[in-house]
Amino acid sequence: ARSLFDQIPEPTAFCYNSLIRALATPSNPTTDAFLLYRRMLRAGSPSPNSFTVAFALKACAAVPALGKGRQLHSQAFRQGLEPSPYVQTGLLNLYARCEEVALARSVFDGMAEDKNLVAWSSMIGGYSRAGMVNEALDLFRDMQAAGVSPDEVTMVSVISACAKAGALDLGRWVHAFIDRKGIMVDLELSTALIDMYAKCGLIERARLVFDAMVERDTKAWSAMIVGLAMHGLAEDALGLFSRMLQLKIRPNNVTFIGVLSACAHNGLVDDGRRYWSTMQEMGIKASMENYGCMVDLLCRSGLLDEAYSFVTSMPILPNSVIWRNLLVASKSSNRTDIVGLASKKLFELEPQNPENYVLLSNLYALNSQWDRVRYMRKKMKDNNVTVVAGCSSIEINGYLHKFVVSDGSHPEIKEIRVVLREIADRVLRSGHKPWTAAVLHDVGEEEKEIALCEHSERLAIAYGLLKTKAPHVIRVVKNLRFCPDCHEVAKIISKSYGREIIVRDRVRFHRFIGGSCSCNDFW
DNA sequence: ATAGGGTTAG
Repeated sequence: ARSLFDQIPEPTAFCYNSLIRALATPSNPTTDAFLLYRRMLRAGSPSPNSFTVAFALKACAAVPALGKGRQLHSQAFRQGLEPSPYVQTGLLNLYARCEEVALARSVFDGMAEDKNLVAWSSMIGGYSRAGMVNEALDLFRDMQAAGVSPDEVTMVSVISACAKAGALDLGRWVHAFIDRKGIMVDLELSTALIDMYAKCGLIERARLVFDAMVERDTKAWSAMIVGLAMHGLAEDALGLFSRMLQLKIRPNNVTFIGVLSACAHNGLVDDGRRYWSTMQEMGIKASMENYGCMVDLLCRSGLLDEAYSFVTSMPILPNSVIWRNLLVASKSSNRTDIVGLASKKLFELEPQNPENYVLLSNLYALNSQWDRVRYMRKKMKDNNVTVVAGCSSIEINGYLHKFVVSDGSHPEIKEIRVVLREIADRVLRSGHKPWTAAVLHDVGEEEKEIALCEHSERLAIAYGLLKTKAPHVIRVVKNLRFCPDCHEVAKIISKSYGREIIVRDRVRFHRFIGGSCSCNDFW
């Protein structure tokens, strides 16, 4: 198409549009379409029309390229093309894909009263992608109130929002809604359902959805394998992977994230190494995440030296996640040499990322090295870095309650603090390290604050204790990695209150019953 | 003659 286009002496706007449209597919995430659009702005070329802008916006959304999209926005405005509903949905979708929720919303609100299904779906998708689950679900309700019926594309975003939030009750309700309304459960929606059930802890239901599928692509297999890996079901994950290979479905790097993390979570170092070579043999280019899995695999198995040399021999520059992983692991193995190297790299790589400061400061706090903790605090202040807290959430009665560190904004914070105090007492009585209970006990104000860092899940668990009774399972979702200290506290709470607690972090589930934990992480 | 929304990730 491109070469034919180049042969046309004076391409019309239609010629341009056709090529831009062909370039603006999700499978071709480049800005070629945008460059072609720019050519139209030069003298002697036909002027872009609303079709051109709509196609170019789609290309920008596929990349995604926010800056270029914004240029399109202002040019479209100048040329009076903005009122076109297709340009508007293009803009809305671009911002939604870039997680610029406020911008997307302003476009959405500026649209005509009778917004169509695509606009609603796009906006819901934006909220869902940004992790704003309550907003996504509220908009879903608004949409129905406005008399617009959702289709399977809308439902993918709604289900995906539930998956991100770990909102099991909502997810089940939405699935029932899909069945009730007779919405077609196609390949993508099935994949979203598998992901939702897996991330909400119902791996059996995920499997039922997977088994019921008539057609499964790489993403569907990957979602199932990643889900099994999250649940620590390495045997099932690896079994499914070999079935996938038998059926000649080509895995991608995401599939290998599942395979490698299954090995990592179950101490299968040799298998992990074998799958790593398999990946190379299949000609699949390892992504940063794949390298991360290998580092995690080696670290969890205590092979710190091998992990370190693996990191230093990577053909791409290791990112901060990899160094953080190494740092945490070498701290628990008391490898101060690697701790030093890794933290140096981290502060070089990301001097402005509060996570690094909090992480190191927490590691020091774990050993009650308060001087060092204070030093990290000072360094942070000197570098003008402000904490971005970890966030945890719990679903109660179909509403998602979110908590961040020292979060006093919850309407029931007084009652929650009473439960927290009680937890702190029980933790202390169990003989656990005092800093975990520093919330309320005899440490200075500063230490209190520090000790609470990254412990939003304690607020969420406390709220669960407050609002539910056994045998209701307390399910909490944490957006960061669950730390060793939190494991201990969760065990103590579970034993002392006789409650089942499940914490889902970025990569896996931790299930606590009667003071024991189902997962065998190295800590 | 050409239009817009979707899933998996250390």
